[in-house]
Amino acid sequence: MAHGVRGEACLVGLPCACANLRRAARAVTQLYDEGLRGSGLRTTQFTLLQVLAITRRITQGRLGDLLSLDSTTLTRTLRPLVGKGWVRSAAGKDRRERLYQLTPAGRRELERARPAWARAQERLRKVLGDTSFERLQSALLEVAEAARRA
Amino acid sequence: MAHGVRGEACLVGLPCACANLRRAARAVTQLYDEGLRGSGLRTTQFTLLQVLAITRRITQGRLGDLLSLDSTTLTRTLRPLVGKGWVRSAAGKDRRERLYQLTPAGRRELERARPAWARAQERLRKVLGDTSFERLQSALLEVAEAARRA
DNA sequence: TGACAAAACATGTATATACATCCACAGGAG
DNA sequence: CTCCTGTGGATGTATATACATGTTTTGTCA
Repeated sequence: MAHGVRGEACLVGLPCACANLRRAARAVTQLYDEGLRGSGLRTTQFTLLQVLAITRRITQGRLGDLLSLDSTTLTRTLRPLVGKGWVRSAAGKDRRERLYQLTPAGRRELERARPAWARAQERLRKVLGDTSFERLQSALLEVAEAARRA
Repeated sequence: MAHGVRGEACLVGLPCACANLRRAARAVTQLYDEGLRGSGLRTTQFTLLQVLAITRRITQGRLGDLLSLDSTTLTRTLRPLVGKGWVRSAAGKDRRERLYQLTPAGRRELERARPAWARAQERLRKVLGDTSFERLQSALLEVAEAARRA
């Protein structure tokens, strides 16, 4: 197994907050991706469906804003979801804009994958403990806001 | 400017910890990359040099472990650094292993870029406040460890 | 109204990253 | 020593992501 990076080696705190953040994101992404494997969705796709389920109808630019994701990146990450019929895209009244919303099929797909996602999240929460988990969630929101203010 | 994702829109907490982590990582990476721009290094490269400066001499696999990075990814991310003469790679006594270490030129390059990195980190720390910043650092270490235990 | 600056997205390109698979070497069982 | 298994890394391939630039549309100002 070249993969999984599940070595027993103890981690060390790195001096760079960005490096620590990216490392944690890689480690956690692998956990969730492993959980979602078999659901046919990868974490990024699940996230998009989940956010679209919340926002109902949203422009590409605003969606990028919500996710701190370059809006042009969404052009390509949303394309396969549209292709699968999970997301509908339409031109806005402002015809430069592109509006996205979840289709019923997309909602079903999201619900189908949700248990696997919930199990992965539960695994992480169990290991961290409820308190740390909740603190992490708010700390991550705080730092995402801080980074764009900085 | 399509870029920078610096919209004024307020962020919202997402239900998925992985999504929150990845969003924070994108936002913070942009902050550091912007700071490092002009230094000729991107955050990932800076991180590699910084870690190699700490570890002195390390196998590819162990380096991947430290960074929760698939070791085969390092084959390609380290290649340009070797090409520039900043990192030396050599076969280990166990001839399957590849050992990496910083060269003097690599150390100079690291030192040249360090002020820009420090300014970016200082910007983030200022906005977050010292306490939040330190808590974030340890929370990130904790979660990276948790994810690989989970 | 007509020209122009700015906004929203599409496209080209480069990097970051993971996983499947392959090859070379190491270490143990016989 | 020879075979087998397992480990470390290289390569092929696919996705995630950002930025530069191009294109279309909007809104404004003369």
